[in-house]
Amino acid sequence: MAATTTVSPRSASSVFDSLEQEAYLQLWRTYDRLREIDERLFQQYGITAQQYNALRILRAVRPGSLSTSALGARLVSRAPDMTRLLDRLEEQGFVRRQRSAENRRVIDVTITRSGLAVLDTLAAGVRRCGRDQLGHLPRKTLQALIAILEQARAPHEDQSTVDQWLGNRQRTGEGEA
Amino acid sequence: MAATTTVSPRSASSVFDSLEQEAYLQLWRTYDRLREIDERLFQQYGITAQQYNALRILRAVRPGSLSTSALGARLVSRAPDMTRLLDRLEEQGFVRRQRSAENRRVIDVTITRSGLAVLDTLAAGVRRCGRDQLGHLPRKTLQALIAILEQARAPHEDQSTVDQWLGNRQRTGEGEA
DNA sequence: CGATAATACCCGTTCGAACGACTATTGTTA
DNA sequence: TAACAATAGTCGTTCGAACGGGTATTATCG
Repeated sequence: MAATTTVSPRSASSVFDSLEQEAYLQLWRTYDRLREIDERLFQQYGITAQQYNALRILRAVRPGSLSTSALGARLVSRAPDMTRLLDRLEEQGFVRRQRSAENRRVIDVTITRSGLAVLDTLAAGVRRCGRDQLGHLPRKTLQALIAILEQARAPHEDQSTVDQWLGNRQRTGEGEA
Repeated sequence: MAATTTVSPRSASSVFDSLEQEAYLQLWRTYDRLREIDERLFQQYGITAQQYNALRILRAVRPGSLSTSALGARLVSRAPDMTRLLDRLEEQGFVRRQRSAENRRVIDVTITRSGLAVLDTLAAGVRRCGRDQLGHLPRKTLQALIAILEQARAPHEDQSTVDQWLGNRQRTGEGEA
């Protein structure tokens, strides 16, 4: 069967309604394929990619903490269920939650020693995942991809948080002024 | 607050472990943002994006049918639960299932008149979604994005099905020879 | 100061994703 | 042809995503 089907250099516009739709479906497909790879890694340690990212963000603000909602706003993808995501991380002992002193509505979340340890354990695997996923692309191509993706989602980012999720750069103080 | 934070042209490598990881996270983030848009549309009609795609694929082979697994293989993203995905579509009357005559293990899935109707109803919305999602990018950029994405996932596609999911081009016969 | 609104989080619930065990049917082989 | 393997799909179950309503706390405004 492999030989009979003429490959046809994709006569474009036959399958997709529009170029926009094709790009979106390609994006979806590609994400799905790459996701499979790192989920396999995280699964071995009982966490999800989203949870891993939460830990990564908490490590970046260490030894400070983030409120539940501030953490949620920095996650890669939407998470309408921060409470239970944190429940699971807390059960595993990777984070600690405690009610804020100044504003008792707020819950401050901190990464624990054990959370840092699991990040360390995962570090090598994560690097290897990156290579498995996209290591075959030259740097120029990766940079081009990143640039286009930023363009693509720019209009869909809430301007107030546009740089938030990339913005877990060390803020040494983090006093909420 | 918008004025105080110096935008900083992204000093690279500060936040991400590697360029590969950055590209992947950008991909994830972008997918998540775009997905939000068309899910809002599909939700109004009680279906998911995955279900919509199944219907689209079934329309393409109409009036023929596909086996459950053949349909699953053509979907945009993995679906380890074809049975129940089809359960839901069947409940809504969008597809019909019937056991194949030649091979009684196989279930043939066909789109119904009602399934075609819902695709027609959605057509305008889907086009609008495409524009909302990526209409702000010039064609050249979209094409570049598509090309890079194909490159990106090429090593992760099962070669036997690499063109499958794009391959719902009319196969007039579809006799299983 | 008291009423009202806004904020931050929690939780009940429903649905889909994912995994794996299971059944029925067909193919293979001695 | 009988035993065994491979295939196609179903189903139980667990977990996460998503939505919406509920509660506690703080802010606002007369």
